[in-house]
Amino acid sequence: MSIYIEKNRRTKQLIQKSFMLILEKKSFESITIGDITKAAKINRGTFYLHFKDKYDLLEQIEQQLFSDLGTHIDDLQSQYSSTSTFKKEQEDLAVTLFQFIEIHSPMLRIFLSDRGRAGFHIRFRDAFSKKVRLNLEKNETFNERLKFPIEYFLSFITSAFLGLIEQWVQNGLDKTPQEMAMLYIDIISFIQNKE
Amino acid sequence: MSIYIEKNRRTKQLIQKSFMLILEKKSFESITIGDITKAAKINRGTFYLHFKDKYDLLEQIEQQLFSDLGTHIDDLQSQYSSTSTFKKEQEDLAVTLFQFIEIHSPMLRIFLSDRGRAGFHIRFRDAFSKKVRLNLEKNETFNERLKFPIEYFLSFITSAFLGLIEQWVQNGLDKTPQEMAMLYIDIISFIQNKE
DNA sequence: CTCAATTTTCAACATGTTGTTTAGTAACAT
DNA sequence: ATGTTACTAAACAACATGTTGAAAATTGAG
Repeated sequence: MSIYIEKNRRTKQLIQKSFMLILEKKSFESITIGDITKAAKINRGTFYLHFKDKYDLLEQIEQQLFSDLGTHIDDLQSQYSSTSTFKKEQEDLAVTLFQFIEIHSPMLRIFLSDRGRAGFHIRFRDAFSKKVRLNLEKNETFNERLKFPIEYFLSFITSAFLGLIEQWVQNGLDKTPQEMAMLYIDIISFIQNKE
Repeated sequence: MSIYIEKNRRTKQLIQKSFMLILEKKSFESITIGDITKAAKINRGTFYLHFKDKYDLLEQIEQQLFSDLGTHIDDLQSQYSSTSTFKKEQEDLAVTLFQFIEIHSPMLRIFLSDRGRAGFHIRFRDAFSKKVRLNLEKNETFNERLKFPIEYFLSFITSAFLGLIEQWVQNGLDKTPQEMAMLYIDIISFIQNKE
């Protein structure tokens, strides 16, 4: 019985492992069940014993990841004392998050870089980022003051914008463009002014 | 001859229009060429006279959108004088961007909300956002000081993080988690301290 | 160890989608 | 009229999907 579960899990993990390997070379959408089972050297039908479909497989892998992230943040928050400052907590959170990313980078590298399709947000960022870069690089003093690579600055700014955009659209455009721009400025100074 | 080109364009636009309509109800991946041509009341073969495949169709629509965004930003930048301040330019850019979003919101609502799949970044943000929210809401003074809806703050912060994460991973983890956390703080104060 | 029950694997099937191709039609230009 | 262009209709092979019934492997009970 124990070996059954072992075998069961082993096959399931084999499928997940093979899937992740293929995902390094092909986009998610272009991967077929056949690709996965061929790589795992099992019958295609066996796949359906473990997963509903390709999307279920991805979902299960992602959920393990998210659950792991939740644990990391919970651990951090349990250490907070009443004397912790906002800024310190922000920094700790940042460290925790980036540490988590580092640990899971093999998997995240694949998920975050899948340009197969669906990567609309990536292409949107690229298009927007290119424009902002041109604007910034004309500014002489800008590059001198910069303590960090410009691509990080661009990723930060364009993603933050995209986040606000997504929320705005999701809220059914509950604000005017001017209000949104003000919101953007306010959030920046809010973050900065917290001591 | 002129009417021929009319016919051609009309069919192509009809396909694009039908596609966008279907996209409001079904996810991109689940839409078949047959769905589109059936809705457009044209032969399936005709689709292939205008587009290579489903992805080509999406790409062409997106490219029109991005090209339009580029024009908007170009227009703005041509108005900059040597006396413009960084902060003013930032604000103008924000206004221009959000105005653009407003104009194209019907299309963007669909693109940005397609959870069909590929929406990994969305699910990642949700998972991370949930944790940050819990942490923030424990802070009494936080909610009082807030001039804007918390969901916007969360979208901003989590997206900005995600942007840095994507860049970091893309750069092959060229920094330590601590450096990344510092980078995050530095960018915030850099933006804020620009006058 | 043996064997029946259970679990896992597999080959084959029906179904549906894709992209291509062929032949034919209709509208227009020269 | 003749040729060109844009589309239609139907058929095609190639391939992917999810299911099923039979076979094989693994297990615990006797």
